[in-house]
Amino acid sequence: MKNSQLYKGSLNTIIMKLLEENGKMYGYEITQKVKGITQGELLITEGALYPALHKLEAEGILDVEIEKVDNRLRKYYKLTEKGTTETINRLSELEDFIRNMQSLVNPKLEF
Amino acid sequence: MKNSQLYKGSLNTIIMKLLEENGKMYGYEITQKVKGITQGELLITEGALYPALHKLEAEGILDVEIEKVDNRLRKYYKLTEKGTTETINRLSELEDFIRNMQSLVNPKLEF
DNA sequence: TTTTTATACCTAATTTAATTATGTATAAGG
DNA sequence: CCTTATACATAATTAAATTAGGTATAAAAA
Repeated sequence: MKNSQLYKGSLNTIIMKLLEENGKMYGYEITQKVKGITQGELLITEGALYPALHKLEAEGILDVEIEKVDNRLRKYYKLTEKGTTETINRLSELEDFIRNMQSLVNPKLEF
Repeated sequence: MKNSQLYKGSLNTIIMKLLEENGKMYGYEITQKVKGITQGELLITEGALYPALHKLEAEGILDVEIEKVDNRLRKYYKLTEKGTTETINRLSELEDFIRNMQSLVNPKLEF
């Protein structure tokens, strides 16, 4: 993750947002999408991604659907109804977080 | 921390930025300052703050200076020269991080 | 006057997200 | 043929933060 601690804690939010937007995605696709959007700055490691997907599935946030494409396995994930609701909360928290961090580093905006 | 995972990994950056701005601060003062700036949304726990300050001091990022005010102990921390340089890097990383997160959640800005 | 709240520091045990380092397997490209 | 890309996975370790304590003085409230 570009050697920055800051991304810690943001992986679930990223996964959920991408799924909200794209309907369904598989693990490898998520890593490539994130790499593309951030111009190679954020590289999701597999050791972080797959356990995160499994946990979100266990929590009822995601549903999984296995497909075989070109004789290769793909596990497509999509948000459950609960996951969709939860995503809205997460994105709201992200907005608050970004706003708070900007207040902290950009004192011109202090109240 | 307002029950949001997102702040994980941002504590050092927050401490360093506040010290860059205010010259010197003591632990309790940092918690109150953050609380004020974020309107109570971000509450730094002591169990996170004090170990973080000690670690930054051990790494040569911070210098400490003990004062006694009203018969109560205060440990004032300030950035070392190395710490000041490091703070510039951290703030740059924070900007990148925020930009990347906004790209991820705000697809209108995708390249 | 006693109790609570605020100020001010601290640490130890536990949790948990992520890194690092593996492993398996197929398809495509040089 | 060998490397890179695609596609999944886990196990050991690291490290930041939470939770839950602890000490002590000063001020405010009951």
